[in-house]
Order: sequence, then C-alpha cells, then structure tokens
Amino acid sequence: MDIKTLCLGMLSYGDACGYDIKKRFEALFRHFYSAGYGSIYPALAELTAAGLVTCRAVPQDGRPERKVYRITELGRRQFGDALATTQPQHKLRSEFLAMLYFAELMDTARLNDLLDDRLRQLREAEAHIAAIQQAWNDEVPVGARFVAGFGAVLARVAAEYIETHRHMLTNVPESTVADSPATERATPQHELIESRI
Amino acid sequence: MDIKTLCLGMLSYGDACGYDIKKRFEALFRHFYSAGYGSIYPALAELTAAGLVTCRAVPQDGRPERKVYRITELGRRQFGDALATTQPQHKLRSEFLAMLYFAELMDTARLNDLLDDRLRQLREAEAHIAAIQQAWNDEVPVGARFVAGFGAVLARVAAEYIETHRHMLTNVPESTVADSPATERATPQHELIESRI
DNA sequence: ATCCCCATGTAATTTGTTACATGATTGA
DNA sequence: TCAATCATGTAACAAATTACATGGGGAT
Repeated sequence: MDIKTLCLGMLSYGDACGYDIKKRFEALFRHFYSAGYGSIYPALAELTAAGLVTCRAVPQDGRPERKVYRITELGRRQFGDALATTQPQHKLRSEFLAMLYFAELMDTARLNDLLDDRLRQLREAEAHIAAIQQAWNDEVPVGARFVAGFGAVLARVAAEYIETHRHMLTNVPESTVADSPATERATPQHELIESRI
Repeated sequence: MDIKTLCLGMLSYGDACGYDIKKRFEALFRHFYSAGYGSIYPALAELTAAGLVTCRAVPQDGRPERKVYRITELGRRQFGDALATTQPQHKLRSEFLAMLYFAELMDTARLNDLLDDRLRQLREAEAHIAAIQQAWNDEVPVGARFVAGFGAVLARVAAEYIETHRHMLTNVPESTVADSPATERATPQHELIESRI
C-alpha cells in the first residue's frame, strides 16, 4: 500500500487536486501516515498515465490552474484489488524510544525535556483527533471512526505511560548519574552484557 | 539519531560484531526500530573510518572471521553529544490503519483476516517483551525497562482496542456491504465529501 | 536431505524527503 | 507589511530494503 494506491483511495471518496489530497492526508492520516507534495504529484502523474484516474484542468484567475483528478472504473477496480490482496505493514521508527533506552547516559534535565516534548506531541494528537471527531456527522464511514478512535486511544495511553513511569528515569539517586565518563567507564564492562539485552 | 549513531550506542554497552549488533537490535529494538545488515555493515565501516570505533579481526575455524568492534573514547563522547542534542523523531507508517480507513470497500471475511493478523502480531510482541523482561536481573538499565514497559502497554492496548471495536467494522448490516461496484457507485458522490474528512 | 545458524559484505533498486522554482491573493 | 494560503511541479539527495554472492557447521 504505497502512496500511489492511497491517492487512488482518497480519490474514491471524491475528486480532488494534489493540493486537496495532501490536506486530506493531513486531516486524518497524519498520525499514522505522511505524504508530501514530492510524493503526491508524481503519484498522480503515474496514475493518470496508467489510466486509473483522469485529469481535467480548471483555470482560475489569479491562481495556478487546478488539476482536478477523478478515479476511473479501472482505478476503482484496481483499488478494490489492492484492498483485497495487499498485506498491510505497520512500521514504527521511534528515535524517541531508541534514545530513552540509553537514559543512563543523559542527565535529568535532558530527559525531562524529551519526555515533555513527546507529551506535548501526544496531547496535540489527542486534541486534533477530538476536533475532527466533533465535526463529524452520522454519515462518516466506520473505517474513519475506527482509525480515529484507535489513534486517540493509543495517544492517550502513551501519554499516561510517560506520566506514570517517568519517575523511573528522572528520580535517579545522585550517585548513579554519569558524570565522569572517561576514567571509570573506559574498559570495565566489556563482553558481559549479552544477558542484559 | 540514525543507524550509525545507534550502532555506536549499542557498542557503548559492550564489544560486538555486525552480526551481534543485528541480534541486539532484534532483541529489544524490534518493536520500534529495525535495521538490516545492509545498513549495519556500512555504518560500522564508516564509524571505523571516523575513528569512533576500532575493529579487530578474530579468526575462527570453519567460519568467516568475526570483526569485533569496540567504541573509542572519541566515539563515547560523540554518542553522548548525540544523546544530548538530537531531537528524536517518532515516525509511524501504518498501512494497516490506512487500509482500515477504507473498510467500507472490503468484505467481512477480509476485514477479519486483517484484524486477526494484526492481533497475532500484537500478541506476539507482548509475549516477546514479557520473555525478555523475565530474563532480566537487577542490573538492567532503567532505559531498557522503560522502553520495554512502553512497548508492552501499547501492544496490549492496541490489541484491546481491536477486540472491543472490531464489531464496528464487521457487524455491518447485509445491505450496506458493497457488492456491485460499477453500477451504483460510478458518479453519485463526487465533490461532496470534504465535510466527512 | 534439508534447513537454520553463523558471518561477511556489495550493488541495485525502491522510496521518500528536502530544496528549489514561481507567484498572486487574502487576512492580520 | 508580513505571513499564510493556494497551486504546481522538478531535481537532488538521503535512506533503507532487497537481492546477490559465498560457504562451512550443526541439528532434525
């Protein structure tokens, strides 16, 4: 399920230009999928070349013309196929967690900064999802409700985990905090760590 | 915080060869960071060239020689700098959620497959984390405990959400299930969808 | 017999991000 | 007046995955 296919999916809910599609991505997909113009515009060009969408140019005064894309029957079929056969991936790449693994090597102030930053992001995500949910009416597709709920729950739980467990990282007895990196730590604990991982 | 830096971090907990480092990644980082040999071996070569690690070849009988890497003082300092200054990202790319957004366009059997697959992955993640936690002793760094707990909680909550909300997607009245894609859906709902997103 | 583990690497390919290039309109 | 929004696209770059290439040892 690449960006090309997702653009097709977006267009199955209504005509749009590249700019619109980006906005749609940002509206609901933002928390689990991102796409920039550098991906979307080439994707639309390829979809057009493959006959999966059609493109009509709408001139505007004072602005560049809109290129409005519409999905074709072939495109609809192909998207249906993709939904029926693709096995979806779920990739997380969290430098945040990777860094916290090395919490010992950071001081308390730095750790607090990292945790507060992440908390802010999570709160913002919760607020954003809540805002779009409130603007919904009865006809919103179940899929949208499901993924929005999913995002909201995960963001809330992640924030709660940070709040209830941050003391593990920051309430460290003074002596344990690393301060003289060179002298004591140079050679001692090599080769004996496999058990800790 | 790229793979190069993370290899450096891994080596700050003990000497290792590329193969070992990959195993370490898989042991605990697997749920939020992945790295293949194609990333790790070049990273180690670059770290060596930059003087951040040293490499000593250990011949073995019947196997290719191990190239055991050790972090240098410069490497340790540089890693400390990275921890102190890098602002970490947290990127999620979930084709799973993206596809479920279009749940209307899938049949119940397919949805059940997708949900069951994801549930299995999440249960497996929980089990894996529980296993490594049980093998731990008192000296495990707090960072490792924190990230393991984080992963365990998120996996559990995600699984719970799927179980308690899957009926939204699969208990659909017969009539609503899409069956004749071409005829009814060709043109009707174009241009009126902005409000639903 | 066959598969997995050990152990190294390179090269091609795919994929996505960032920067560049342009420019009028609208609201603060 | 300054930033943001609308609107398109290309080109360079960065990064990671995948495939290729090699090969003995040990377990089932």
